[in-house]
Amino acid sequence: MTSPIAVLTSPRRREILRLVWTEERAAGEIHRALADITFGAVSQHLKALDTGGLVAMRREGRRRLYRARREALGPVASMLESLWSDALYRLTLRAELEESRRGPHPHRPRRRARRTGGHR
Amino acid sequence: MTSPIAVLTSPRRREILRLVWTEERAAGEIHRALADITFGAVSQHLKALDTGGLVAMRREGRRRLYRARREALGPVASMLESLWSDALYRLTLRAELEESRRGPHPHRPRRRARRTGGHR
DNA sequence: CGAACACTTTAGTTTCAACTAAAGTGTCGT
DNA sequence: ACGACACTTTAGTTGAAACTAAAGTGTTCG
Repeated sequence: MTSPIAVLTSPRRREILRLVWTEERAAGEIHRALADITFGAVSQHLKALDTGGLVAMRREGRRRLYRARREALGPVASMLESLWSDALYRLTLRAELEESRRGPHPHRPRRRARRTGGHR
Repeated sequence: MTSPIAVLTSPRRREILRLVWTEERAAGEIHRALADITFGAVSQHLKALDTGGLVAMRREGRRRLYRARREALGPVASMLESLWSDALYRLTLRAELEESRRGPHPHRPRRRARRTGGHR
């Protein structure tokens, strides 16, 4: 996944992008805002967004602050803004997220077996 | 997959939408234009686009003619147009499609075992 | 130093979208 | 009525993305 549009394929990543659209936020803040996902998963999404050039990162002490690189998004930026400012779209986004939360979209296991193998 | 943006998630569907953007085309024409995909798969994509309200369909004899419902796309339409008119994006799209063609993205089996079960 | 914190990376699991092959549906021409 | 055509639907497979848990990295501060 390397092109901007491919990165925006995921509703979760669009939600994260939205969180850092106007304000810079730390990874932990983003995690708290999403609530039903592990820190690791958030970090992975942030990495994807960063690699795709959609966000910029800045270290500040032990925190890492992210912000959307709106300049770099061109027409995609205005599309996202239009969508976010549209009440209908807010419903849509909500629906998408509920799908990925409740209805097991990507991975939502009840229980997990203890890891078998060693690690790295 | 029910919202416009979710439907456009797939590069293949964006390619199809592009084919019917200015001209109405029959499912078969679209299939011929894509070449490395089965008719069934094309039909499935067309259904998704139709369900999402991105294309309109019209029967004409035994053919089914599809066209993009540009009016209904709002800001998404202008994004797509900008992207398609951008040479850089054309490379991007090509790359995405090659990924999904060669590098086995979604399903590209060398051989297939004969179906086991009955049908419907 | 070392513990707490903030975050990333790794290894492994699960689900689902995109696909194929084949059967099904409807229309036209003879 | 029937065969050819144009397309859709169904049933099943698979690769990869999204996830989790746990280990790893780096920074601050007592």
